[in-house]
Amino acid sequence: MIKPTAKPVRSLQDLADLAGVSRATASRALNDSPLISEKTKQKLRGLAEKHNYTVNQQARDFRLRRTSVVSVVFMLDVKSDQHMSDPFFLEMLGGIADSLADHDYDLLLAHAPVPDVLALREGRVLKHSDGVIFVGQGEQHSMLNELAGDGTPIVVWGGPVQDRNYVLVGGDNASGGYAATRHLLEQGRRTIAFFGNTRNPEISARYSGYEKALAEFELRPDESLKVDVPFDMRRAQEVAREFLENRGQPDAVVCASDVMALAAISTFTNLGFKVPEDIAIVGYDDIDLAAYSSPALTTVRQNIRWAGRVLVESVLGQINGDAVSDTMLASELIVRQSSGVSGE
Amino acid sequence: MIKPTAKPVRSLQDLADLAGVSRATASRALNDSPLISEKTKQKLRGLAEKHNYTVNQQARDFRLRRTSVVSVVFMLDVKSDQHMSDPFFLEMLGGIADSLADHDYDLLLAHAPVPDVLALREGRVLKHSDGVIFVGQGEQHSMLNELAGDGTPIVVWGGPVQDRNYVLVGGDNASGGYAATRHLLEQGRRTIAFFGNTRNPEISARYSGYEKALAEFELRPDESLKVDVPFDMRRAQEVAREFLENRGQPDAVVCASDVMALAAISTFTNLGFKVPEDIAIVGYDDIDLAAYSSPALTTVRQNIRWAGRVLVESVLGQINGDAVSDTMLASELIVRQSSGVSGE
DNA sequence: GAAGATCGTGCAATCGATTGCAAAAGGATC
DNA sequence: GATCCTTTTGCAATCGATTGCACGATCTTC
Repeated sequence: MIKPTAKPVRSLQDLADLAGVSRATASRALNDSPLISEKTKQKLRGLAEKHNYTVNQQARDFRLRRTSVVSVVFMLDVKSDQHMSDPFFLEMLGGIADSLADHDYDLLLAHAPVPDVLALREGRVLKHSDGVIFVGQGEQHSMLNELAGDGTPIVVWGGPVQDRNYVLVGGDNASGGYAATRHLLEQGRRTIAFFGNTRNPEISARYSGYEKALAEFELRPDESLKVDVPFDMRRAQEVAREFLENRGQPDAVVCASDVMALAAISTFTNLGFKVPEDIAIVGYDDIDLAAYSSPALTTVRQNIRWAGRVLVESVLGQINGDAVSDTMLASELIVRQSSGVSGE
Repeated sequence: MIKPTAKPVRSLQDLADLAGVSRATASRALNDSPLISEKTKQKLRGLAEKHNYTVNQQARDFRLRRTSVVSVVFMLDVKSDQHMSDPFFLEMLGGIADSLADHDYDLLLAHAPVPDVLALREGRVLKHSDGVIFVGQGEQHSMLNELAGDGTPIVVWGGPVQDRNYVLVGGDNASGGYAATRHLLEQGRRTIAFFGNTRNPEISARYSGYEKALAEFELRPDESLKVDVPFDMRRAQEVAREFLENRGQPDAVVCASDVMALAAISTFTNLGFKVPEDIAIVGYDDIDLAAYSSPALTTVRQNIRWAGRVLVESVLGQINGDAVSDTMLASELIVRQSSGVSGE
């Protein structure tokens, strides 16, 4: 038996012709429609397999008026116009990417236009995707609120804010800030600075935890110890240096991120202080580099990869029309070194 | 004059109706076709603007049989199944993302299936995109070769290999490895280890630079000083420790990445060695964290963001049918500390 | 004023799928 | 064998754009 010249099977029509059925039947068979007999399904599946045919997802999505794409937008620090460089982002991204892949969604990556996320309305990010995940709120909470009103499902990784009408997923920042501060207090530290921009809701929540811990030791927060340190390492160092040179010396610092903490450590060390003996530092995020730096950094861990999954479940839930609620993930203090005043 | 109830303008047809022309004319006008009179174009553009209409990119791409998407695939370390965690990736990704956005392409993110990139053939990555950028070759060079034969334009960030039929963009790894090693030699170091997996083409090229520098000082590479250290920080530390404990002590190490270098530094420090006094270390990549770590890391810089742009130009060039050639980007030694034997 | 050239526009097919509705095929019952 | 029910399949419209080809309008030119 001579094998007929194999005509490539490109479309459903080709496959249907081969099977001797109509396009409609072929479509239904491959989608496992109950309208189609088991026999026909078997046959079509077999042929599809044999000729290495898979539906054209693009045509399918077009017809179904969807994209099978979820955008991920990273919020950048307003002032720095810094390109995302915190390893925290990468880990989050990895979690999101894997999770989306599990659900057969594609990931479209973007970073937020620095001054105004509303500009996204005009762009690919919103138009080419079924939903959007924002990582961080930056200082643009109200604009996120507006975007949420547009109809595209969005979910935001961030901290608590008032009058919010988007779905929020975030770590338990208050507990994290509390645990970090409490840890330092228990080591005997009393002049504890806080590094981070509290206009950022996540950081603000951490700061409230910081205040709570201080209160338990009957200390009241000192405004001069609250320092608006940016996420960007270079500028974090500058601010840290300026702080130490001009505004007195704390015996400990709670930092809003590990990168910030590492910046602080190197600055302080360069200025001749010993870390942690003179100044103890606690970070936030537990990035790999922090774990293995020396001195190893005590920090607050959030399960970032899991967070990625939760974010994905949340957008996809919204896309499917489910009711979706906020999620708060636990955070956990990771103690990596003694921060005791006396040498341990 | 009463404004008529605004019927939303969703499709070209709607717009055409509004203008009193046909769909075809509307399409041509918006695409600035020479077939259409200036007057008509003006009118349609005006209406489009006024009614906030933009073409449905999805339908357009579908019709034009393209996707306006470029996939970016990160190669993972075979053994570690490590999720990308090197900040180097993030920077590269940022460069690629911005550059793609400039060209109105979307970025689909994926990581390579660990054992076998050929599996991508079946998946979204190849089917949903007009081209693919691979970051790193891992140990899968030959499979990349196969993929390149499939017709989808691909470009790879990596190092030189023989019998290559894909477009390659990469740093000048040989020079980088040479400069790093030479620097150590000039500081008086003589027992210089090399950390990195030389089955990776980039690292292999760096190693050849290392050999060249040694040769100039009439040293010959000692196999026992060539250590297969993974990119993953945790495991890098284990390997570094094992090396130092069992295989003698070098007075310097050339590392294949900054993360590896930082891992080495912390390991060595923990083991009681002084860096750089006892063991000097040079990294590769110049990630932010390396610049600001203490001791600040001497390293080899590649202009990653620019690399991102070059990669993008390269795929897009191929997509447009241009002839595209390989590119090698300069690398530059960044000296951040004295690595002199004497305390300098 | 008619023939011919030029310019602008519209008709309709096409990309590859999904799906409501109608029609055909197959079975059961009397 | 006719009738009625299921079960299975096919027809044709649809999603929103692009584009080859043909047609109608306008302008020259004799």
